[in-house]
Amino acid sequence: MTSPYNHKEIDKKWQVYWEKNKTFKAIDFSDKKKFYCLVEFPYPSGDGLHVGHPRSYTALDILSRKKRMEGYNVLFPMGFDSFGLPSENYAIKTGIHPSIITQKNIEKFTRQLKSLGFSFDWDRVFSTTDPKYYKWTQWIFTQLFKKGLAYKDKKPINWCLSCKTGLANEEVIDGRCERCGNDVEKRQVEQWMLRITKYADRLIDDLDSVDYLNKIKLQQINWIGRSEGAMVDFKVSDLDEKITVYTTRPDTLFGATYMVLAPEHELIDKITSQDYKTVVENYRKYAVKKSDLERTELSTEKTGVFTGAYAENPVNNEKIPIWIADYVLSSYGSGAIMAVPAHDTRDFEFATKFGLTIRCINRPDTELAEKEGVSVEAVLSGNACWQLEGTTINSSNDNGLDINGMSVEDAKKRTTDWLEEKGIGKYAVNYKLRDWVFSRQRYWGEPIPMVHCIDCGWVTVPEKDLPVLLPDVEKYEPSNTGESPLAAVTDWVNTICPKCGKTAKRETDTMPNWAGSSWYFLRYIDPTNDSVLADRKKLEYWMPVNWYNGGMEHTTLHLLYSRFWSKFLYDCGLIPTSEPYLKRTSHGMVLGEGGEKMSKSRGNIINPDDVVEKYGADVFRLYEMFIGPFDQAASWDTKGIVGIDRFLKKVWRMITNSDIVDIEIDTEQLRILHSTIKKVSEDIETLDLNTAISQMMVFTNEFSKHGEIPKQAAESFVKILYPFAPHICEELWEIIGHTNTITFEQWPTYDQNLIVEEMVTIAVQVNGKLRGNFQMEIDSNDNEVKKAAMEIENVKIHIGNREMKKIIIIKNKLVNFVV
RNA sequence: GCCGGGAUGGCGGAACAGGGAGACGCGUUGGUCUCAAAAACCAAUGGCCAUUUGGCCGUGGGGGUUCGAUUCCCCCUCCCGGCACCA
Repeated sequence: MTSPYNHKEIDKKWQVYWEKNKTFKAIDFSDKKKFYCLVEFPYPSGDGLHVGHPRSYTALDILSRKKRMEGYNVLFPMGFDSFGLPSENYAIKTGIHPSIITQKNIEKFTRQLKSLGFSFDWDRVFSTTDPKYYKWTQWIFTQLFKKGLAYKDKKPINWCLSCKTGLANEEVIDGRCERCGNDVEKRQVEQWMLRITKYADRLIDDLDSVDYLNKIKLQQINWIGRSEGAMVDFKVSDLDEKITVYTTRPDTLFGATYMVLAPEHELIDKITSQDYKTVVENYRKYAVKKSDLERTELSTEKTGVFTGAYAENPVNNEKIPIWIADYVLSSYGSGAIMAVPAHDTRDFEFATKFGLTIRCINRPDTELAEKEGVSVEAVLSGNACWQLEGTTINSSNDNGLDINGMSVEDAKKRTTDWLEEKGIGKYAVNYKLRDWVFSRQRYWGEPIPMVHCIDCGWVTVPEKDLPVLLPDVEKYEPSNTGESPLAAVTDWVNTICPKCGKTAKRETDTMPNWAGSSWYFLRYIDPTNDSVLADRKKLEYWMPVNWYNGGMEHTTLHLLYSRFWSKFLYDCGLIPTSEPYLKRTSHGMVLGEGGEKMSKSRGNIINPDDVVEKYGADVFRLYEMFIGPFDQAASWDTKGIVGIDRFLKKVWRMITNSDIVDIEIDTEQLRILHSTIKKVSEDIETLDLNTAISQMMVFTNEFSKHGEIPKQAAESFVKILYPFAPHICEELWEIIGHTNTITFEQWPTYDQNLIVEEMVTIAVQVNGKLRGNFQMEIDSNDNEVKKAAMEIENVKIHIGNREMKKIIIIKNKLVNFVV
């Protein structure tokens, strides 16, 4: 009898062993095949590690450990994404410098991560707040600027009227400031923008070359939102102005009975007639308070006002009224639309409310309309809206355009051609994706390395002067003018122009949190390099990332931004691959007990430290993997952990209390051993880790019964459990009599022939209902199976003397008599 | 609202490619061991009826395709993630 499983001692022992021996060091240029395994690095919040973090880390740690056993040179790094709002807000509250808080939090995270035994190569760790790292974040920005991909533009920010500061979206609750409860409105501010839209097509097309979960690809594609249509110019009546609209339905131009401009549209002041100035102005004040989300909410009633101005429909010169309404967004297309109420539900709703003309120009396809439950008559008379396929009607002019009778597709094409011939419009591709607002009027971010000189304009800080260090400030709040706190540090702001040497001013905006995380995976490859962002040869060895896992909540923005930066750096010849990640998966969130999000206010936070203290790192890891399907949300269940705790104790007893004997294994045990190796091997590759664990439970239930265990089975089992529960397995490996770590032992293989059973149970149905079953040798022929099935008493009863219509036989599985 | 995902026993979940629904774990009940308890082990465990051998119902709700649907199609409800300054 050996001593019971003491997790505290064992965890400590092996964590010290791994650290001392640098067991998980990734070797640059090793002859082994490389495998770059990446998890999203955490934001080191003051709350410490959340139980959600280890879900991702454990899963890819399991993968990493398996890959090492399969002979790969694995790079599995960790770092910290440490710029961001919470540290800054904490600093505002307490006056403690964010770098001090950040340092403390990183130490806590590091201790917690180490206590879970992840096989990270800790020699490569860094934080985005390290000046040696953000030097290169800034440098990348200067390259973007030089290539014309960074520019300044006026963009709205949330502005709290009473705090006189800019606010993040999440600090605006129901249109009010989170801190003081007063009104928030939009305010236009000059900001740095990155031209991500230039890469829109490549960001869609290159998805074909990578292995992402399909839902992730779909999110990316839908976010970019590519559409084809036309830009069309409408002349403003009695003024020398034109309004350009983007439409995906140029075929419906004859049905355009009014226009709508976004309340922010630049032409509004010019075109609004005297009588309408006041209403328009009031409406603009009202709209500025709403978020885009509220504005496009279909369920809320449409609002808007008439400007008093008219435009001319270019296809029939009809005078149509120009309105402004907040359901049109300034950020999409040209910020103005032609409204076709008969064929767009939003326009239909608006026109109905304000009594505007509705003219049907597309007769619905009869069959389709019936299926959709829409009356063709109603559409034709302007009492219903039709957006689908149909035949164009009422659509010709005496200027060479006649699209009557055409399908939607043909009519689009013909109209676009006509517009181009006449020079009043052109074919256009449009994206929902907008350029990236890259400025923050905040303190705790990378300073944007730009200098403004009256003579030279915007000039980049030269490489030799990077990084532009974040200076100390007295107050962390944004200034009352809306500038960042850096604006108050006058001796920092005042500098000389790097180009002409005259006095100049530094940019005081900082970068968003997304900046540092857009290229961190490149830096792990060469984390201390001071002369380039990472050595080209090393990048060639390690890139691309073989497998990247992170939260579902990051699959649009972060993923898109980092793909964009990769493509840019690739175009600059700095990195060898234009797609950074070969494979991307996402894990679901870990919710509190009862399925609610874990939060301080709900008081349902589970601290990983407590679990590790009570049960040990291996139980914690295993439980997180057993909790449910990896890609779906799962709720924590304190009771569920005991099952895993029992399982590991059982494994411990199975190995330490049984006689480990060098004997032949019987067929049934061989079958279980080999199907376990197979299932675990395959499930790790698909991250179905919950089912891998249940199969190992099946194994343990069988092999712990006998008091002795064949050595071959014991060793294989310890090896396949090792990636999941590395501490206990290292210890058991030692107890079995080995002196080396399991880390580089060979991953067990299985023999399919040993898994197949000789006898199979065949189900018998009559008319699809189960009526019995019987045992039969595998691969028996259909006639024998049929005969045996008919012998069953209960089957005979249900067939009775009814006529046999059909017999369906699924090999080794089922017989169905249809009578 | 738009985009993406999800719903299976008392609970977490499993089910390869349309073929026996409920693997594995928790919980519950009964038993073994013990002075007792804990631990461990054994057995039972979707619901209702018949209490044997069996029958009916059952994968969020409603329809459909099929010999056969948790799985495919249409409609609906609810829940979760994202919506561009949270990370």
